[in-house]
Amino acid sequence: MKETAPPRRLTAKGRATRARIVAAAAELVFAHGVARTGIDDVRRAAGVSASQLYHYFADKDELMRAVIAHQTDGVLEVQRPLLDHLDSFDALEQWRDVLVALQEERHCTGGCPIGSIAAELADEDPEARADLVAGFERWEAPIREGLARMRDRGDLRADTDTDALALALLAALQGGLLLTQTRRVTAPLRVALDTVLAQIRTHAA
Amino acid sequence: MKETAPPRRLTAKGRATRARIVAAAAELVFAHGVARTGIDDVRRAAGVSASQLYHYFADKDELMRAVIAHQTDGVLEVQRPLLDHLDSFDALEQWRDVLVALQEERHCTGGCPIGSIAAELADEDPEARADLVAGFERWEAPIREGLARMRDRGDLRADTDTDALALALLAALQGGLLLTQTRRVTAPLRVALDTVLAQIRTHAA
DNA sequence: AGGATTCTGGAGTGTCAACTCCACTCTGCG
DNA sequence: CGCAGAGTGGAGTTGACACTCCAGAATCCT
Repeated sequence: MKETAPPRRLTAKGRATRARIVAAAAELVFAHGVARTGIDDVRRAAGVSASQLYHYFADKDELMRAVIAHQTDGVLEVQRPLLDHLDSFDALEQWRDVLVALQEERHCTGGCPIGSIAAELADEDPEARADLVAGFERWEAPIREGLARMRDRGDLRADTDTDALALALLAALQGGLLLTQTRRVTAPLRVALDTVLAQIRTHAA
Repeated sequence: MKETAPPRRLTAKGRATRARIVAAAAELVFAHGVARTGIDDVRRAAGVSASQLYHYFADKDELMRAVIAHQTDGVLEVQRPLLDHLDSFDALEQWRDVLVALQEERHCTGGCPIGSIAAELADEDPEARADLVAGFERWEAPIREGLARMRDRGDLRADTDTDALALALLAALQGGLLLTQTRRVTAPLRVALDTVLAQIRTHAA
């Protein structure tokens, strides 16, 4: 539980190795959770030795924080450019379809790359929690802004609380993913998102 | 990872000890998660010796399944009798208030007693997953039935998909709890629930 | 009562995970 | 070219954790 990483000086090779470690760790954490992912598993998967791992990260907590950042980037990357243009009913539906299709592909295993870490670490590691809050915010922002644009443009009534709807959409997504992961069926995710989308529609001008 | 527990014969004292172990384990798991809860912690908290623990449970997995059942009972108990009469807008709002107040009390720490276990075990232990599915179902059923009664009674239009709304409500609850736990603010839970409640209202006859 | 069974205490055992150490090799740069 | 610092390999240490064992006490049942 080191404070913050001293901004180390890294060569190109060093950056590559570090990235390889984080990517391997992220994948394992997504599949098995933080606690069940051993340093040694990461080590093997990344093809590095133990000393290298501790050369780049003070301890497991610090590595996990790097994983959170990596997964946040990943989530945003996958959903981009969709996420940047969530400003029409069409776009919102397309986004929903992509999310559902993604879970379908992975046979409903693995919940949200950020959400499942949040469930595990939010109450345990204050620094991780801060990073998770930041991660969710980076995710929520484009949704919020898309809805705001719809309102400003006149697609939604002027008195629409777009911030609330954006938050509700993110919550529906998280809850839907959890139930989908548990039940191994995409219906919960689809229904949860559809319900909030329907609610957004009731604010159409 | 034993199959199913052989239905052991227990005396009154045995049942009490077993219950004490499960209760202690449930509390620790709720606070720290499955992986971070050691058998020894449970042992100490329950005031029993190691051999007793393994006298009642084949292994940790089996204990965790008992915890899932215990938490399901607990969740239903806390929300009863509210949960059995979720058949009016008033009751739904009261229920929402209780849920929000509960998170407020615990300062937004600890997500859902079932949901957080689900996030950790759904992909890891098939038997636990089955129990979690059953637990969520026991939770969803009264919600579903309450909404169905509202429709049958004519409070909601006849073409209302009450099953979908019930599922959406549960998803909103789960997602709202996760975001509330992460952000340490009750707003996400409240907003998520309110949004689905508003959507239910649009189906008022 | 008394024999079978359940219940309990506590000292072990083996394994595995996180983390350390040190010696060696590469790389950037003046 | 040379050296300081970055990068690497792998054996080793420490502790925690799940689980076992066995002997003795309490309890049940006929």
